[in-house]
Amino acid sequence: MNARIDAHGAQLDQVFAALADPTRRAILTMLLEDDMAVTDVAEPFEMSLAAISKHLTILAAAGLIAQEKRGRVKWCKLDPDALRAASVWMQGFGQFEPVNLDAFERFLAAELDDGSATADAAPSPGAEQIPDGH
Amino acid sequence: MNARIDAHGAQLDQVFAALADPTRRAILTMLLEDDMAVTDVAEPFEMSLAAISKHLTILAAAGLIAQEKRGRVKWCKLDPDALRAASVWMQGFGQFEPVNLDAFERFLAAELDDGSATADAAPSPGAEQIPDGH
DNA sequence: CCCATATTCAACCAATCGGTTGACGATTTT
DNA sequence: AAAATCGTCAACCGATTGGTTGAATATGGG
Repeated sequence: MNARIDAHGAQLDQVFAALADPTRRAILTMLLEDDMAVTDVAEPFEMSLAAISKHLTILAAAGLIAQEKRGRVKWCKLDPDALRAASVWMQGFGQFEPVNLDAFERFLAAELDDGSATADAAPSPGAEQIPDGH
Repeated sequence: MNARIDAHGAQLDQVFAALADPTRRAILTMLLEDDMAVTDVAEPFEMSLAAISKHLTILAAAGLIAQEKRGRVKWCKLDPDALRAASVWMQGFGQFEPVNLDAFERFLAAELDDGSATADAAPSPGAEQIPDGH
């Protein structure tokens, strides 16, 4: 009877828990620019491929990304629906200014607000910045 | 050098991790209606006062609530600034419709979107369907 | 067919989490 | 002064998390 309720809450659990890790937020930021294969997602990080694979599984379980296997490579793409659900929940606590950003400002905001994408999660050698686009 | 950046990322870590627990989300929903003392926050839940006290400490560390001790009672009030920061981060992933709600609709949204709000948090309506432990 | 590439699986580890209980200090109340 | 109330602290517990390694399972290319 409260299965529906539990499911609903559990989904928020997963989304927020997924977002609570700086590596996973950095991955999302990377996917904001482009769909990527698992190996490419892992490349800028200092941890093992298996660890990144686990992170991607968690992001997919939360509904934050979608994964599609084409050939031997598994492509990861952002799936903002779950983020929207969490965002709506938050907005219940006060209308935050809509923060109307165009595409580029959006990217900048993500880069700055989750500084960890550069500092925490990227390889120390300052080699490749995560979102190497700009 | 990356102290600022780390602080920023760490703050998001704390906010999202705090939101990842249904008990803590339920507490926030309760505080949306009224400031409350620790004992009153704990009353609808099936867990110990000490456990609720820990949850409140986590919420306060994340900046999601503020606590003020008056006499022997410690009052807890919602502090939406940290939520706003997290919300802004999320909006970097796509403009979600601003969801312009008035106060009552806001409460309803919180209740529905986090289905657990009905079961977990709705303090008054007699129902004691608090998340039974586990 | 053989080899390299892409990804996951399985077992393990230390650290953290969410909860309990019982004792405790601080403040009201009687 | 004594007793009750408010809230935290400290120690403990099992479960989960985030990471590691090494082997296994596709799939693709020469």
